[in-house]
Amino acid sequence: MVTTPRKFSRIQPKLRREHLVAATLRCLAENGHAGVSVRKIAAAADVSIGLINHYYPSIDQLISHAYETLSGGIADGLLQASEAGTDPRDSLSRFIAESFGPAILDPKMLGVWVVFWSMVRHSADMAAVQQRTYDQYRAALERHLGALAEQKGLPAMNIRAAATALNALLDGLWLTWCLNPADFSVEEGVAMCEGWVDAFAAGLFVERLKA
Amino acid sequence: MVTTPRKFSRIQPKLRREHLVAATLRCLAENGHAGVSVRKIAAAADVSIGLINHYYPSIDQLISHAYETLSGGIADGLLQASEAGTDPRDSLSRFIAESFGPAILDPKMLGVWVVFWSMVRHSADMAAVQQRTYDQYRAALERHLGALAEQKGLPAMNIRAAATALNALLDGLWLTWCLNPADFSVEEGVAMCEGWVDAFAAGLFVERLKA
DNA sequence: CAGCTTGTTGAACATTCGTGCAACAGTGTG
DNA sequence: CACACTGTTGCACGAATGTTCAACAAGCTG
Repeated sequence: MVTTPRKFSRIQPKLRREHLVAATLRCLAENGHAGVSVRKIAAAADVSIGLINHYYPSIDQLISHAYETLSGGIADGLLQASEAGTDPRDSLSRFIAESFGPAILDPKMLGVWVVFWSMVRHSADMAAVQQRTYDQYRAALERHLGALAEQKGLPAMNIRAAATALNALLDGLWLTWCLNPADFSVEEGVAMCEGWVDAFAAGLFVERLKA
Repeated sequence: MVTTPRKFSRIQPKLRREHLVAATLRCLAENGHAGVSVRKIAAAADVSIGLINHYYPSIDQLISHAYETLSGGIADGLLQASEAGTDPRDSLSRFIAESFGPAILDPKMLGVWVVFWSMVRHSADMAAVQQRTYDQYRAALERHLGALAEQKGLPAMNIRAAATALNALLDGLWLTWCLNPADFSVEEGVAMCEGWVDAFAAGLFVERLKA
């Protein structure tokens, strides 16, 4: 491969950071864990090796920043979509539908998340991001499920646990699908989640998940 | 760390392979992705660097073998546990309880699986193992769910999809818990899954998951 | 004891990695 | 035109990687 000479181009630090993060996500999606490399990311961003270390003292901080950006974007999309619902049940349907959207349900994304998860245990930064965004997801689900429970006149129960379960179902289906997209269709996946919400609304989980 | 001189010891190839696989799993659990290293695994197995390449032409094949061993062991445990059930509902409860056992629900195991998943996309061997063991899990769930549906006199439905959903719920809870063990207790996790089976037995998913 | 087989060793090699650093390019100001 | 400032470059370094290979250790057979 012939490396065409790069043109010198200077942009604002803020834009450069976004640029580097975007290149990082592309690189991770393409190369998985092998994409965690200053040189590969520099090539993907069409930028010199040294520039990355100029903006990020260590590569872990770049990955961490990319994690925060991706998580934030997904969280925004999910919250925004569900907030547009006309009632609690509709909001949950929108949350589910958005979760199975093409931006999230992409086999290449698994390689990205796998890198993130592998760093959560050893990096306090990554753990903090993970905690924050997960709490965000679940709080949203908890809110909608709580409203739905009230609307249906369900007795008091552990809504938090219910939100955890629905989130786990979504994550589990996502993971399963990424590992083998031919396993089930998007419509089936949505149906499984909608069925869970139906059961919740019917009070089927009241007994097992007591407050 | 002072490396004490190693004693020369020769064992049968079969035993040596098991030994190396065990050391590999220990190494991955301890070091995550950084544990994918001939030198680290050799140290963990108290064995020379060259011996590993003697048994496994490339390190990927060692990891693949370790994957197969771990998956097989877990599958055996789950199938054996659920097979001991007195009726379909009991079998499912045993399957669930076993899934939340200490051997599976271990935060360190996340680091191991993360390595495996990261290789599934690029290695045909890994993909084959993934496919085979996943089909095994789901077939077992499908069998028990089918028997339960018949027992309850449920109308015809997509049992395969139901098994996929329950499996996803189990996987999702496992993943969530590994990323943050303080998030919910084992008892809560079991209750979420039992609640799902309750809803299934009550026919709540019949409408959404048609045959 | 020699000879052969089986299992094991660690040095060597070419790559790749993250990071530090001094030099460089272009823009704006005087 | 000179100077300073900001953003960028890529070489250099030491450390770590996977794999190869000729030599070695011990047990078995004759």
